[in-house]
Amino acid sequence: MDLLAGKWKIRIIGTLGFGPNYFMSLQRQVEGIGSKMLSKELQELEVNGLVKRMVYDTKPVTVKYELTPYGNTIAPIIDEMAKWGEIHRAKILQE
Amino acid sequence: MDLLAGKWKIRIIGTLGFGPNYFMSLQRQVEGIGSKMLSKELQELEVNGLVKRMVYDTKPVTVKYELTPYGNTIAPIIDEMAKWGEIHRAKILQE
DNA sequence: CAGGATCCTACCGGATACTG
DNA sequence: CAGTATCCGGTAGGATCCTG
Repeated sequence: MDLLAGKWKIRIIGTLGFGPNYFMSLQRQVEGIGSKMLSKELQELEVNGLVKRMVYDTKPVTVKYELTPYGNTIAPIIDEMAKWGEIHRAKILQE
Repeated sequence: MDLLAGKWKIRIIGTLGFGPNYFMSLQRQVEGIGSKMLSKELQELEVNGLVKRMVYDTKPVTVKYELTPYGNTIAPIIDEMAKWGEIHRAKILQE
């Protein structure tokens, strides 16, 4: 699927799978991503209805992201990929 | 996983999931791909041990590709993605 | 038939600086 | 804090032509 393209979407969704999260917190957990990329990826995910964006009128502003029920639909895929990733990693280290 | 990156790998593996296949045949089934891309993607998949390449000494030469047992390991992921893709497609067409 | 060689372009994505 | 703006290089990937 093209909407999972890019270097980060999978990891972002994977992280959001653990629960709602704030922008800064996300950026810390998805190591290596810059604010620009995170922002862009989140927008695309939002447009596709996988992620919900909620702005809180605090100061300074805080924004929380969470998976929509529909977004949770992808969980199985992410899980499979994570599982397979482990196995693959193990295999690599053997050669 | 980065070895599934790129626009085509998933579709190629998906197609090979139905059984071994020849280069030309693959190119026909994976619509839109050019020979350069197909060739490149297949090489990467071969290097990663997901695909086996077999050259037959006919004339003109024929080359058959098939998933390795290890390559079949990804089947669950592909299946999940395919299933989800259908649902998603259905949802898109409703809006 | 299988695929390499070349050329070319869009855009992915990083770094940095700035705003409300 | 949560972004947007700008600049910029690398490369994914398309089109086309060529060979054993």
